[in-house]
Amino acid sequence: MAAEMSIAQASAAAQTVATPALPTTVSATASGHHHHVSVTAVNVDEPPQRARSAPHPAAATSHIIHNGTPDVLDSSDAEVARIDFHSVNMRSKKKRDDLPRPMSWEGELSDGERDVMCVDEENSEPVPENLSLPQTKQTLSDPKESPVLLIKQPPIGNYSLHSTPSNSPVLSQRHPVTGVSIISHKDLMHKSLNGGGGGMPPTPSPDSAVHSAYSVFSSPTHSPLQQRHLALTPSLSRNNSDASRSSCCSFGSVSAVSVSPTQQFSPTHSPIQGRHIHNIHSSPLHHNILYRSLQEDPTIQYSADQEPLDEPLEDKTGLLHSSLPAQPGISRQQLINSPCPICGDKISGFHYGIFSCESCKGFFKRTVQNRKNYLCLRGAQCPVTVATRKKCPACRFDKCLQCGMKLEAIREDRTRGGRSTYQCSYSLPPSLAGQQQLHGDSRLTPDGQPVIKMEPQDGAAASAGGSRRISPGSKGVPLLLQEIMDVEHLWHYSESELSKLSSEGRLTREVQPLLVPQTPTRISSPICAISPTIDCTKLSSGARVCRYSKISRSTIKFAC
DNA sequence: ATAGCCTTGACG
DNA sequence: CGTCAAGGCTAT
Ligand SMILES: [Zn+2]
Ligand SMILES: [Zn+2]
Repeated sequence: MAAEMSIAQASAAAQTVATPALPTTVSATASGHHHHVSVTAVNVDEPPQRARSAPHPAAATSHIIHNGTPDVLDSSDAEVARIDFHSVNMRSKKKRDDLPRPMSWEGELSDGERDVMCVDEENSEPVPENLSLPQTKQTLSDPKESPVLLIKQPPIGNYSLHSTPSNSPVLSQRHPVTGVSIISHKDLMHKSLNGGGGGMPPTPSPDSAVHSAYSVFSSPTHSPLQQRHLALTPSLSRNNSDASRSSCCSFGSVSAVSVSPTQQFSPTHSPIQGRHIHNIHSSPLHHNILYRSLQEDPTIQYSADQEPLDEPLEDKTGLLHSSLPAQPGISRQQLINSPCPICGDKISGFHYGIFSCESCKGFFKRTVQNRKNYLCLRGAQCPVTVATRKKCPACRFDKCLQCGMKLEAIREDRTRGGRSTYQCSYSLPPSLAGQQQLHGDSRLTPDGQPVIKMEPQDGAAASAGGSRRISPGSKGVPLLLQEIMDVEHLWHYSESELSKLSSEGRLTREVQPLLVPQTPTRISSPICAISPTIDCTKLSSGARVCRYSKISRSTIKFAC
């Protein structure tokens, strides 16, 4: 099986991953164009004092898996306002250099009940010919458990693993020429193979597969990029509305995210900002602000007065949603008392941009830090509840993003404490927008101030969890992103399969160019459809792909 | 891998 | 010193 994923499988995978044809949902984001947005207060000229942590590279994702989740809980749909934080952080890890600490937690895998397949991505050619779905995987006829495909990349921030101690992990990982990260971590590899995804899961029919992005072993042929591969999955979801409903946050049409990609961060240049430096320019938008506003600032629209109520919010479906702290009339306390928008568990606080439970916080962190890339092989509509959240990490992660967790909130350097600096803004759902009467945009900063113009979303934002629910083809979807989306699923095909598709005219015009072997060239500008905060590569075709996107031969992989 | 609990550390 | 969010640790 391994050798060739059956077409059926491939197809199935493709569906989960990206179904171009499907109309639905999913979608997209990023764009090629970036608009700068002006942001409210954040400046990055200098990092304000604390070095704000740089967002994790993996943050660039363009993950688009979508889950649908029907029944069960989630529901939050609707009208939730979204908080958007943009990262502006460039925290360089400074202090950590001295202490290389082993990542203990990377530990092995566990096995678990979920069957997962592990694919070693790097092997060279990335997923060359046969996709790499691991052998075990088999048909999905009746996937009962969670079908997940995990692609794992080297974790970030693993100082101990690298050669260059002093450099930031990120930098050290880059390929000298391409700028692509190249380090292979044996450890990780093993893990991913063995445990990590359970490479071969003890259980035979894994509905899920794990992809390891690492490459350790193998492949000599090509430089392994390590990226996080986020799968773009268009979901088969039913209809948009449905889809949106299932996800906690439905901001579908709204352009929620914002972004300000600022150029400031050049990937190349490492900003070493001490955390101790105080720079006032940048005003750190910290969550505190948000809180403040919610809790203390009476002027804010969120009614602080209601706090005393402590009543959880419930939406129509009977579920509560807490992804947005800012609904009118909603107090922070109420939000906290609401169920985790992702799984329904108890909210433990504000994590990575939203109020979520401890487990989802940890899950999101692990996923991003360890660069795991999960792919749902079952339609990306798995329900995510307290009871089922372990079943399909792909759908869970997708939900995290949908609900507003920000990849940028994950610190690349893993520095602890302090305050995060990613920019954040509120984005109220359309339905609430009117009420809030804020800007046409309906976006607010954490302080409740209207966000200053953000244009169409930028990839980063979008992919970062923002609004990824634009339908493919919709106007708001940036071309590049769209291209990526269109192509992403192709990495599941072998070259021969691709050529067949191509000959059959099944590939869109946009996609084809990307299938041509190209040598990515690194561009210094961090402007990327996926994330403005990271390095990008410019394809000979002119398309830009973040360094987490990988194009190899005729396959394209996203490894964000 | 998960998730609960602990430690950090900027802010106030 | 308290708060809070981000990372670390570790028993399952
Ligand atoms: Zn949760
Ligand atoms: Zn799933």
